[in-house]
Amino acid sequence: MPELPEVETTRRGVAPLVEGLEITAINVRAPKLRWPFPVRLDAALVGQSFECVRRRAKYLLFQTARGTLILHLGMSGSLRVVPTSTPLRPHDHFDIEFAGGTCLRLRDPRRFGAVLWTSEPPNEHPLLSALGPEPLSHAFEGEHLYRRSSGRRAAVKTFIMDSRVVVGIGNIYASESLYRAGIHPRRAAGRISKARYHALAQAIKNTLGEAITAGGTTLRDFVNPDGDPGYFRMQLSAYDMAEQPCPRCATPIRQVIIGQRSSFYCPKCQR
DNA sequence: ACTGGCTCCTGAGGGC
DNA sequence: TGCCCTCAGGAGCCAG
Repeated sequence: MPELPEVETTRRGVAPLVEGLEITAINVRAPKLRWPFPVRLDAALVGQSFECVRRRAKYLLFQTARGTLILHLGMSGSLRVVPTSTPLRPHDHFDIEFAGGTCLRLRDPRRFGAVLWTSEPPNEHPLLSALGPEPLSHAFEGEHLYRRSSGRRAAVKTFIMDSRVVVGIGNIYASESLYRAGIHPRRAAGRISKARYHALAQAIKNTLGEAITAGGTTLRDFVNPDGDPGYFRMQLSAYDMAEQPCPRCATPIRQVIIGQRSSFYCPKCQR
């Protein structure tokens, strides 16, 4: 399940292997992922090359001179750069072939991912235009969370997973960050002090930052034709630890559903 | 302006 | 062993 650190790791792994190469062909093997593939994608891309690969939230942005390919990994998507002759595996839905004999191959068993095209600046795309700040940027700190939370009665966990508030915090890192900050995931967002939001923002930055660092070791897998990107599993304290002892106080971690999502917290450490 | 619920899809895991 | 059922999850979308 690609969270922001996995998407960033993917970007870092893929970018140096595709930037500057001439695109020679596009292969689409599924009618749609989350949405239909763009029509005439080959006309837009063939003969072009990717000038750079950037990331906004969990969207990967492959920029050409004509426009930008927007790619989302959904929850089961993964990208590899392999020789074009590499046999297809199930759910290999999409290839971009390059001169030189390699291709960028998207696999996505659950097809929650997306491939889109825009000739406008990508930040003006409807899916990107209303997004909140990047969690690892200076624009994101406790003050921002505190301001945005004013009057909101939704659970703080739901609040920090809202991409209009801050992007890239999925279910795992939401639980984990709230655990680190000692905040109960069900607490109403509007009833948390500024000081505690500062702690939460720092916890989010630390958690995501550490995960990206941990992911660095998987970068080489992007050139291994047989390997999977193998999404790294950093040390988690709360997520998926139901009934396990809290690392801080040994109270059993509790699992509850918040906003249709499994959530994990320590009933003693988190208030 | 918010909030909560629904939806897409398939693999994994539990129960029998 | 094998089948069936349930659940998980990112995030857009819609209704209240």
